[in-house]
Amino acid sequence: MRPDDLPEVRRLPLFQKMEAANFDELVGKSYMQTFPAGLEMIRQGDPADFLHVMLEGAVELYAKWGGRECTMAVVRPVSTFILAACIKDAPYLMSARTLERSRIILIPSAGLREIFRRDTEFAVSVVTELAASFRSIVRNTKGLKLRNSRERVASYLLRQSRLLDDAPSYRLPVEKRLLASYLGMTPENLSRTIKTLEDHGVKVDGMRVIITDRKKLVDLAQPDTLIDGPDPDALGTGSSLPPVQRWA
Amino acid sequence: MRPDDLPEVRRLPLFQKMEAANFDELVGKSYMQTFPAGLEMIRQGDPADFLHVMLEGAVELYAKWGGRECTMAVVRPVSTFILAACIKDAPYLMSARTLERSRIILIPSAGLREIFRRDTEFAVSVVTELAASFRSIVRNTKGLKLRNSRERVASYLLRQSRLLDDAPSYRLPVEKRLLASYLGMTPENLSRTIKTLEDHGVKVDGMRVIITDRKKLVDLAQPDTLIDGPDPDALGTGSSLPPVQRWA
DNA sequence: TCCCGACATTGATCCAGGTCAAGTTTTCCG
DNA sequence: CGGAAAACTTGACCTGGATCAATGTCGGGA
Repeated sequence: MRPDDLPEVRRLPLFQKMEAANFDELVGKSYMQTFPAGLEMIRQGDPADFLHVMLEGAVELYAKWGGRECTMAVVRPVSTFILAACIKDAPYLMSARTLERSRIILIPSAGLREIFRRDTEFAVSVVTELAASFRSIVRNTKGLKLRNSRERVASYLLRQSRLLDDAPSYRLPVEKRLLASYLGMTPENLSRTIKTLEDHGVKVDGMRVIITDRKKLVDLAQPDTLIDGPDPDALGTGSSLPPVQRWA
Repeated sequence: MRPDDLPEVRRLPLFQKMEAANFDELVGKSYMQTFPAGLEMIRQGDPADFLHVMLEGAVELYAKWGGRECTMAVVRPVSTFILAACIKDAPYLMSARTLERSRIILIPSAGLREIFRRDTEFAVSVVTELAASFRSIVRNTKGLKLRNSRERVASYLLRQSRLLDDAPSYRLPVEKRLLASYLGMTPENLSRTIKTLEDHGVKVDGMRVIITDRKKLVDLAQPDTLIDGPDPDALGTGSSLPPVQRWA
C-alpha cells in the first residue's frame, strides 16, 4: 500500500470521524489489490467478505438475470462500495467488473461490524452513508418509473451540468453504452434520443456535451429536487454514475 | 395510546434489543395519531420530523413527478417507515397516503438520532434495517430493469406463494391497480397479462390467486434468489408490498 | 337493499422503444 | 503506424405496452 493512499482513505466521509486507533486497526486487517481492466472482480451471489475502497481506476456495478444484464452504477476514486452487503453479512446483489486497471483496498467486513459497535462516530458515518445510498437509489427508481427515456436522458445531461455550477460544456464520465444501460435503454435508442435533443437545448458530440439552450432543456427535463438533487445523498455509492468533469 | 400497543412496537426488530430506558424515552416523546382513509399524510419534499410506526391500517408510499405518480410500497402493521429520511434529517422522497383508516405512532427523528449515539444495540438494529431496505430496493430495481412486465407479474405471483411455504392459493394483499403501479405497468396491461398467464400455471380470480401448475410458472418466472429472495431483507420497508395471507 | 363511484376487464388503436442489420468512427495494441 | 476489435450511428422494421373508450363488476354508505 502506498504511503500517500491512506490519508485519502481517511478523508472519506465514512472514515473521517472515527477514532484513529480504530482506523488503524481496520487498515491493519485490510490489503490492497490491483486488478487488470475488464475483470469480473465480484460475482453476484458470493458472500460479501470485504468492503471495497476504490483508490484508482473505475468499476462498473451491474446486475445479471437470465441472459440479460444492466449497469447499476459506476464507481470512481476515492469512494467505497457494497457497504450494505458487508453490514448485513449477506451475499452481493450485484456483480462488479473493472473498466480500467484499478487499485482497490479490501477491508474485512467482520472488522467493520466489530468497530461499528464500539466507535460511535464511525457508526454515525456508516448509517449516514447507508441512508444516503438508500435515498440515492430511491431517486433512481423514481426516475425510471416516472420518466420516459427521453426525459431521463435530458435530465441526466442537465443534472451533470448542474453538478459543475451550470457549466455549459462537459465531458461524459462513461461510455454511452454504459450510460444507456444505466438509464434503462438500448445504445441505439440513446443515440437517436440524443439526436432529437439537439432541438431542445443540448448537443452531444462524442463524449462532449454542450448545453446550447438551458431554458429549453429545463423545460423538457423538468428537473426535480427530489429526483435530481441538488443531492447531498449522492455522495455515497447508492446508485449513480461518477460525477462529470468540466470540459478541459 | 392503548396499553397493548407498546409490546407490539417493542417487538419490532428495530426496537427489540435496545435498552428499556431508551425505548421508554423514545415512546415518551412520541404520540399516536389516527388518520382517516384516503388522506395524504406525508407530502414528498416535507422535512422528515417523525419516524412512523404503523399499528393498524394500511399506507401507500408513492412518488409524484409532473402529473404522474407511481406506487413505491405499501406498508401494513406492525412496521416502520421512512427511516432513511429521519436518519439523514432530510426531506421525504416519497408521499404517503392511507388506504384505510390507520393508527400510527410518530417518533421524533431527533430523538432517534440522539439515542442512536448512545445505545449500541439500537444502532445495530437501525443500520441493519437500513441495509435491508437498501437491498430490498436494489432487488426491486433489478426486477424493473431486467424483466419485462410479464416476467415481473409471474415472479411476483410466485414469490407470494413462496412466502407462504408454497401455498397453492392465496389472496392478493392489495388492489390490482396498486399492484400494477408497483410493478411499473398500467392496470389494463396487468389485466391482460394475468389472462395470458392462465396457460402458464397461475390463475387469478378477483383477489384470489391459484397456482395451477407450479413447474410451468417457475419456468416462466425464472425466480432468482438475488431478486426474489427468500429474502431476509424484505422485513423492513425497503420497497415491497405487504406479505400475502393464505386463502381462508 | 339499492345505488353510486371506484375498480376491473375488454377491445381497438397507436407509438415508444426494442431488435436486427449494415455501416462508420474511435480506440487500443502489436 | 496499421489493423482489428469495440463502440457508436443510422435505417428498417416490429412488438410490448400505453392510451382511449366502453362496459362490466364490486364494495361501501345512505
